[in-house]
Amino acid sequence: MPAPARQYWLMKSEPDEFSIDDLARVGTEPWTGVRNYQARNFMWKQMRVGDGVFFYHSNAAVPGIHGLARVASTPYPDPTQFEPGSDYFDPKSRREEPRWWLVDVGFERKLARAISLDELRGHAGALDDFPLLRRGNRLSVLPVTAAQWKYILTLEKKRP
DNA sequence: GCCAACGTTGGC
DNA sequence: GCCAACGTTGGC
Repeated sequence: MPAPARQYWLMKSEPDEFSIDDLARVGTEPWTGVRNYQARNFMWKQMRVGDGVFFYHSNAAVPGIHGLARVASTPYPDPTQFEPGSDYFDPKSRREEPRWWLVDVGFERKLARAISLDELRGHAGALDDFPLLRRGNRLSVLPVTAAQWKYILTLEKKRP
């Protein structure tokens, strides 16, 4: 059986909470706290070890893609859902049937320069259907096509 | 199953 | 801090 094609994702994080520099420091981080079913399903049902990840800063001075990461584990239950003191505690989740799943995310590199949301919007033609650019999109985990991945990486080497 | 109220996200 | 978008909750 041929190896499945590499997949690509965009994952948002608030840099005040956890930035690309934090990921660079720790190397690998469990992606705790996702409490949206669609985002969970991407991690639980579709991600594979080695998939590429755009690390996106939201609620930031410069919202945009700041680095590259990769999916570094198979899915497993988010431990914070069972911790009563945690912001992410979910009293309705049971250990026999966890509701929230996550993957580990591993640092790859920072981009030579951040590619801002504003700049991405300037390429709306080439980035047709890029979910990040869709109005009102609040998903914190988004699929990226191979073509979009490649295109966005070429922007890194250009002038903004 | 409908839908109003409510909470959260995230750009600005 | 504001507010549009939109997911979730819960009464009926």
